[in-house]
Amino acid sequence: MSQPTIISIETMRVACKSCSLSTLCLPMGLCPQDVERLEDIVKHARPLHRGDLLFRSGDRFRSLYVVKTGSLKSFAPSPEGGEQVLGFHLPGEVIGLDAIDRRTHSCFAKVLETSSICEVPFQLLTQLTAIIPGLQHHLYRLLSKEIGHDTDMLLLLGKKNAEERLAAFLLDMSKRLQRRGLSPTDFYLSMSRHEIGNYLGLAVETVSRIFTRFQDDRLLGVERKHIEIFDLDALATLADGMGTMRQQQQRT
Amino acid sequence: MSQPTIISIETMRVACKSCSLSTLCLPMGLCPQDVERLEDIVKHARPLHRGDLLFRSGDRFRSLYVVKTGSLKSFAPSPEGGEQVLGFHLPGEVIGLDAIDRRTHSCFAKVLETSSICEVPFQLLTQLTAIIPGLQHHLYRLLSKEIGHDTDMLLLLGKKNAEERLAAFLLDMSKRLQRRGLSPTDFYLSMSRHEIGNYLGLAVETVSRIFTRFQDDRLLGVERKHIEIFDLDALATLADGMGTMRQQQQRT
DNA sequence: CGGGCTTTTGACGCCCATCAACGAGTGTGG
DNA sequence: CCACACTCGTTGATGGGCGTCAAAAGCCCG
Repeated sequence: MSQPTIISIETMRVACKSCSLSTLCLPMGLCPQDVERLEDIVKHARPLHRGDLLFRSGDRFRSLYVVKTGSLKSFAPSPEGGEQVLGFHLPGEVIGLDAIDRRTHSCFAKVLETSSICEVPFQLLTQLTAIIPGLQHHLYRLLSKEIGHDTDMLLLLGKKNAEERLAAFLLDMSKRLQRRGLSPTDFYLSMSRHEIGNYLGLAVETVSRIFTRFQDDRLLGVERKHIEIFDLDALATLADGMGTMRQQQQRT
Repeated sequence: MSQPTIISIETMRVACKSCSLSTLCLPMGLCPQDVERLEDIVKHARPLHRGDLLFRSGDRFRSLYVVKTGSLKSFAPSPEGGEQVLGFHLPGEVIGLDAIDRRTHSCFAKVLETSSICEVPFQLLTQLTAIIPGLQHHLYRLLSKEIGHDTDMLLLLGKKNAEERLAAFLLDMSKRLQRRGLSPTDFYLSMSRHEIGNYLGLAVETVSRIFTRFQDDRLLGVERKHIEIFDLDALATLADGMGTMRQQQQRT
């Protein structure tokens, strides 16, 4: 079996030691050796700063990006000139999967705070699937997982009210931060109320009001971007729409 | 290169002649020979009838499904007991991509009208990628395309009002039917108003009201499930949210 | 220190969900 | 073949949730 030539620069591998690829791939059954080979093809970008664009809608698709540190948001332009925030991306998460099909990015990725991001040339990655068993399937799962997340958002936007949306958002952030080894109940949000509202299909004012309502109900403490969750369970109950239920029948 | 054993039953291939796989794969750069090999692994199910479930949430994931004729809807259960319609699936389209990650279906697929559906065992499909060049990339694109579609829906649910949603829905159906060689302006919807509303995040009554509004505005003719579009352009303008605009500034 | 941005809070109004009622279409069994 | 029940689609009335407008205070950055 002929092995495709892979860009393999030792210095790059070393620089990449702390790269999130291992965080990303190890749990999925790849051995450390394979992760090393993955790291060989990763390009390292200089750190990006708040407001920088990782890519724009219309850019040719070449690479996937893995967040190493920091955070960013992706958003799509809407016909009227507005934008829809599609997601927030934390360390260990992959950006750009939606662009594979059209070979062109159809959304923007903007840096929310100083971040470092690994660039993974997609063509090289797919070539690697020939020599790393399981990588191909891992990529399928990565794409499929993204679909699953979008599905959750469709349910949120289609069926949940403002309170449930914000509760679900905070819970989601909590879980993702916990997976990164951070506190699930005490964290800083890198995005503005405006961006949260846009993401959740709500007005800024609504987001703000519900934050204070949650605070009044002793569910959490809020001070600007600093969030402290007092009652994860209650928040989960709210997020599932069982906030004011006794024995309620379904709503379609 | 050792070729994995493939279920290869000639009779199956013959029975599959009209299978939508070719519709699906040929445009993507696979040669007819390859499509034949694909068809070799396709299991044929008996025709399914209105109300039948192709799979349920919680079912183990084994296969993707390609709609051959007819149509179905997929929907996710919501915590409160309701459901969210995630999509409608027409001939040539693939179902089940969201289940690859968790190896378990997390949504239901219900048949809307008598339909025939090709079952494609996923493991065999991925094995075929070793011997059919381009198939692997085609699968990536398939998954990526699904993400792109979900993204469009997020924008719709997050930013558009009822009129814009229904206009966008009708346009989408129109385009997909046209791609299948059917009239883009004269067709039958296989789903109920209730299902349309659920899909679009609207109440049944709202859907109904907007149908009559469109009819009053001479945009289309509606008679139960039969739709005749008179003005595709106006509908597109509406769907893009430029319905009542002169020189309007963006809305975030 | 000044200007701009973010966040919060209040007042108001509209879009759309909800409730209710009715007609039409569909299927089923006697 | 018809009666009956049920679902589906439409229309009207009503109300509430949340968007919009407005303003003020806090925070950040040059």
